Amino acid sequence: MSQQDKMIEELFHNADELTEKQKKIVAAAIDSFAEKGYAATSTSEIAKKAGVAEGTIFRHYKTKKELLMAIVAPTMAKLIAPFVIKDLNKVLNQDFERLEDFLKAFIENRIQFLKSNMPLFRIFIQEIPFQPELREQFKEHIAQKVLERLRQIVEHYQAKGQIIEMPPDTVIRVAASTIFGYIIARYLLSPEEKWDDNAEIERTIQFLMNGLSPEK
Amino acid sequence: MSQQDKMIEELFHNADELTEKQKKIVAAAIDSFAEKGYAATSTSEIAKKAGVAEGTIFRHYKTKKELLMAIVAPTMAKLIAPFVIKDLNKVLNQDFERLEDFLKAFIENRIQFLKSNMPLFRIFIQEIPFQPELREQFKEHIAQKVLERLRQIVEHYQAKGQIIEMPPDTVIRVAASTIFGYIIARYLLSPEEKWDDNAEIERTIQFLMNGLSPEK
DNA sequence: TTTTAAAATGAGTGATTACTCACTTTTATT
DNA sequence: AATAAAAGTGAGTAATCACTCATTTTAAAA
Repeated sequence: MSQQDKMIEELFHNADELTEKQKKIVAAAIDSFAEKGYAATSTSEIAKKAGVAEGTIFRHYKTKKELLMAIVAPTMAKLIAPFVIKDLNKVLNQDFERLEDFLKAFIENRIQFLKSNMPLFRIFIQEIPFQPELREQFKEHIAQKVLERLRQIVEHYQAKGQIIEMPPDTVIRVAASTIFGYIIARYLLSPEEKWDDNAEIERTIQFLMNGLSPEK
Repeated sequence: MSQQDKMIEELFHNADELTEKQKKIVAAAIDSFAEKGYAATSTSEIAKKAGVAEGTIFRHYKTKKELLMAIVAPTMAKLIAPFVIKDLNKVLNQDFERLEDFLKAFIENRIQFLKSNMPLFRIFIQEIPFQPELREQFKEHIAQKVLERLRQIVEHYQAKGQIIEMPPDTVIRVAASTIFGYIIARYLLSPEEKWDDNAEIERTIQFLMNGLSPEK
């Protein structure tokens, strides 16, 4: 079983309940959706790649869209998982006195996750403009829970004088842009280029720290 | 008339050679492609929306993909137009002594352009992962000409001590992330939200300046 | 007014689409 | 071993797809 297959299995926590053929269908769908897009991928193509009959797909997923949702929804949940832990502020107080330490730990953790789930991340950002249901789920979870958490974190470090006085939403926006900008450039735009990842992450954090630290 | 304006007018010029029906086809296609995506839009739908027969589309565009390219290619050219002007460094020396002034003028100019062409920008970023021909064109023009220009600009301001010593490509990446991050958040993710655009652009530039300025 | 070429049409093409269903095979329960 | 339920199958379906082409309409030159 490949690393990717393991990852996929881990991601779908109810993977035990999936049959062998179902796992193959999911893997094939992820592959094709990421490569050609959801709309341009046919169910016959997925069936062929998975080595199953086309009818088998519709035994487990009523529609093609239901298959998409079954794939993307758990990924979204995992992506935002670190924000949903209960006592985030306690963790912050104990382990991350300095903003830089928090940023470093956080960025490296999330990059590691996305690196292992790049096809799923790709599908997610590609399909979110076209799937109202997906957008609904995203807004409900991200906008309400994650943004709220992030605001707390920003205000936490602002109170400690480590982040410039600026509306928390703006701080979140520029920080998120910088981080996702790195991930997208590194793994989607120019994955074939030579990257000194450690140095590049270091510089990205340096830029973020400079940009966010109060002026002297 | 500036060199830039000339460039833009030149790109608009062939619009006169389009038939009335052809213009309606292009408008309908932009509308549908932006809303549902290229693959999920049928030619019959475009014809219906444009009020023409389906055959009329194929009289002017051999294939559906050719219609897409005819729409997106000029947009790409217009987007990068400011970078292609010949004596950019002269302009810089004369008008933009300070990086902040350059950033402000540049960002506001490009935001204005994208604001007026949001559906086209949307189609562009949505389809570039799936259209090798589009990606080819993009890389050929952006990677070679625009990146080269941007490196010159970065090095120009680094030599003047206004940008931190850092690989130019990294500077370009974090700056582009910040700027596109604002545009995407403002016009694609949350266009319905209340935005104090002037203040938000001001803060974005402030963050950029802080992040890029040499440490003291 | 006549001529001519480009523009526009829409019924028709074979291929492909998402999905169904009667049926067979596998697995679990007794 | 018998039975039932679940999993898997693949030929078949109507609808839709991108695209063609013989024909008609439009418009400008001669």
